[in-house]
Amino acid sequence: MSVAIENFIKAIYNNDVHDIKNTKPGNIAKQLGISSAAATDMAKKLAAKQLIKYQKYQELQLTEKGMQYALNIVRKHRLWESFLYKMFDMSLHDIHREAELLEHQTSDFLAAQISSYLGHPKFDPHGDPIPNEDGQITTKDTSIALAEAKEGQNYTIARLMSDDKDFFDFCALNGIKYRNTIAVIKQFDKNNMTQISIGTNTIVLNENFTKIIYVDEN
Amino acid sequence: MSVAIENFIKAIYNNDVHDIKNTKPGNIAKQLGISSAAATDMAKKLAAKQLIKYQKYQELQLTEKGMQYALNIVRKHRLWESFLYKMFDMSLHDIHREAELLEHQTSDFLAAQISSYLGHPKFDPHGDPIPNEDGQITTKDTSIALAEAKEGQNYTIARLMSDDKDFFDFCALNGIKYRNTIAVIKQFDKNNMTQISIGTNTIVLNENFTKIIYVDEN
DNA sequence: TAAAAAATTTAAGCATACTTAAAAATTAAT
DNA sequence: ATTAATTTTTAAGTATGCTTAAATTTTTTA
Repeated sequence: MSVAIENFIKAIYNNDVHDIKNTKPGNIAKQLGISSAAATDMAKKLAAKQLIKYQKYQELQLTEKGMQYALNIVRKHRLWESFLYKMFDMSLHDIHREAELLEHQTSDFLAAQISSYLGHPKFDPHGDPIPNEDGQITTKDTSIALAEAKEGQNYTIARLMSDDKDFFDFCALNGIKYRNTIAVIKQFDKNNMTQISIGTNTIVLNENFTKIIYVDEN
Repeated sequence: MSVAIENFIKAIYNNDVHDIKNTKPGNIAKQLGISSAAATDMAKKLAAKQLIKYQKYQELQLTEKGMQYALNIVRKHRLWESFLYKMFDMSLHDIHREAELLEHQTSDFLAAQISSYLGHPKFDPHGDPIPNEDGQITTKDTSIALAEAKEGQNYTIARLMSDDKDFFDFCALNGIKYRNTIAVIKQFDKNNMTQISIGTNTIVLNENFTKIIYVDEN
């Protein structure tokens, strides 16, 4: 399994799991920084390997086999993020960038060592679930997007669903961090904005942020 | 810099530094598990990039630029070995195998974090020197091959110059470990064998081992 | 030192993973 | 419901890093 294939499968997985769910070659291509033609090519190859289902002009779908591969890579990615975050002075963006590279060169054996050292964590520092060795995921169905939160309620940050450095910088600066507590002051539904307070700070977030910050009710 | 190029340069470096010093394409090819033809091809490419000097039928030589690249990769390799050995329950062979992969996907930034965490070690668990960020190496000219050691003298293991699992297994089983103390009982010069004692044990080693185990006089 | 053996190089070819450009199909808009 | 715009696919081509086989050069040895 080449790095190109691993990244391709992971991209399908991430699109599938996240809200958007556009897994056509063009969208995958955009995310991987390759041409649509290259993505179509790859889709055919992966279909031949039984990793995805491919029909012309349709969405790409992981097979059960493809899903297991994807979960294995995602597991390594999130274990590395958890490990680097714990060991070193690195930001959420830093750990993501390094994990993107290391994940492809990590044996199952090493992944098991890292997982064991960390006490087999179920979530990474973004709040994303870490699949176990069998590809099983602990889901927290209770988490909701901040955009859907109730006014006057306290919440705990459950997930920061992004890879974007600016977003992480903003979060770090404002105390928006996995497991921190916030209070929802007001929902400006017409403008898709949400006012929250963290400690002594009050912040108004737009929908770019409130849709990727997930929270649990306290 | 591709993985193929990094491994090629590293192979030249290792041959150059170690005793053998055969850096012709065929020998590099054998070590990398590729054909001689592929190695000749690669040699031409690296010469065009000014990383090595190449003349038909001659030994390959790293340029100053090539040497810096090699030292950077060797640094990452040995930092990973040191780090994995400290953090996890892994043998010398295990850490080598994992480091061979991770070294190519490690940013200078991450290498600096690992080095800092370890207190900027100068030697890895094999006793091999770890180049610093500028490619500088702390050499210990005092170390000698066990084959050259004096009878009746105590020594400290300074270096285990090998990548071989069987060798490492043997060492682990017999307490031959970086920084451990041994006593040289007898040199059987005619047969190129050396008898040593470690703790309560006595072992006779042949030249396959006594030439790659380096020691410092106590 | 001349023939035999071994190693290196050249040449031709292949798989992977991309590219651009044109053709075909789908989706959106009027 | 057509037309226009967008997207996807096909086709042709490229760079990398390999392969095998044959030609060439070096090294060994007798």
